[in-house]
Amino acid sequence: MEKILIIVGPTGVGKTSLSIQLAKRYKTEIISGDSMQVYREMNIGTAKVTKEEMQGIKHHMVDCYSYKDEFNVMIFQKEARKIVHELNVKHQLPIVCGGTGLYIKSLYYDYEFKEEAVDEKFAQFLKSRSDDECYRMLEIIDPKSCETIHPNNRKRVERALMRTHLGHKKSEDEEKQNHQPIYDAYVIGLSASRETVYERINQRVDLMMKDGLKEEVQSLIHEKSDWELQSLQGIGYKEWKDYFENKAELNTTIELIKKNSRNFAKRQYTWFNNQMQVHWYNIEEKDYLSKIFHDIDKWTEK
RNA sequence: GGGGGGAUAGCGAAGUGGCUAAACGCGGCUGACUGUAACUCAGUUCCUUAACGGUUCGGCAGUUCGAAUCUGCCUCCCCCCA
Repeated sequence: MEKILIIVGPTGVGKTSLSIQLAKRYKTEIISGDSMQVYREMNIGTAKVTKEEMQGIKHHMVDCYSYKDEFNVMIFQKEARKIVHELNVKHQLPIVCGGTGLYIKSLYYDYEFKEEAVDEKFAQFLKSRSDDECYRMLEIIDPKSCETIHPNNRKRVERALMRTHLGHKKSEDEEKQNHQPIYDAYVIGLSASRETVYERINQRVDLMMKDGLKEEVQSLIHEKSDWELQSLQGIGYKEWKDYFENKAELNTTIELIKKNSRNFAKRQYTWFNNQMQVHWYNIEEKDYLSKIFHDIDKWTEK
């Protein structure tokens, strides 16, 4: 099995800085596992690594798409796996670093996505139906998938319906998979007390404001419909809509960004704690770095 | 000094005799997650329990079979007039 080193954790605990230290130490490259840093035009709000921070370390899956482009897990999985393979061929340890749980799991586990064409007509049809109607359809078409999808979760219900419509039923696809990692991976989770994480998040948002977050968001919006872009649904961006439409105060907007970031950090913990096997290291402990180095060395030797 | 209004769970706010441990919102906590995932969705939130139970609606004393809801006094806050 090919090796990969994975770094996960909630926003703002210092994944980026650790990844660069490790990349230097192991003379290798970094693959970002982040759904927002792929967008070229979005820097401040995504807390993207700067050129200086990179210290010459090559970063993949960063700045590779325009914020107007479509991007999704399947694209991520395909491109990231290709890079993982290339690095392994060169005997370099790929370092995947990021906070997008699904992306990282889909890379690491045997998730299989199928090429599919969009069916606008069917999508429109689904939109015209009520939540109830959609769920009842799913109960008939793919009852098994209902076990993991709540009736109120309209987006997931629609997607499951679309999958059967396109000929690959969600439940059947997943039954064919082993739900096992396909790499020999060591997963590092960076953690800190809730209090510390929240404090760091709050400070980071203040810093983003100083760095010109408001101006960055403004530069992305050219017409009203731009607010609908997937990239603009990121935290630090979507919250500005009301502000620019004179429906919210600046301070309220900033507080909302902080709150959404905190809530997101919690969701990340939930994902990494329950979806993946993670070795956690608390950044509040003095020797956490040497512990990490030690554990990785032990793992690479075997 | 005179007149009026108000005090409800972490916060905001309903409730004005029994169906109320108390609607709803916010915040918090926990969780789900296979193509929008920084998305979307769910549960929980006085204390305690496996269940039961216990203590509440500013404080004290009453009325009543029964009070967050009625009465009296007290404390604090807000508004208006002087």
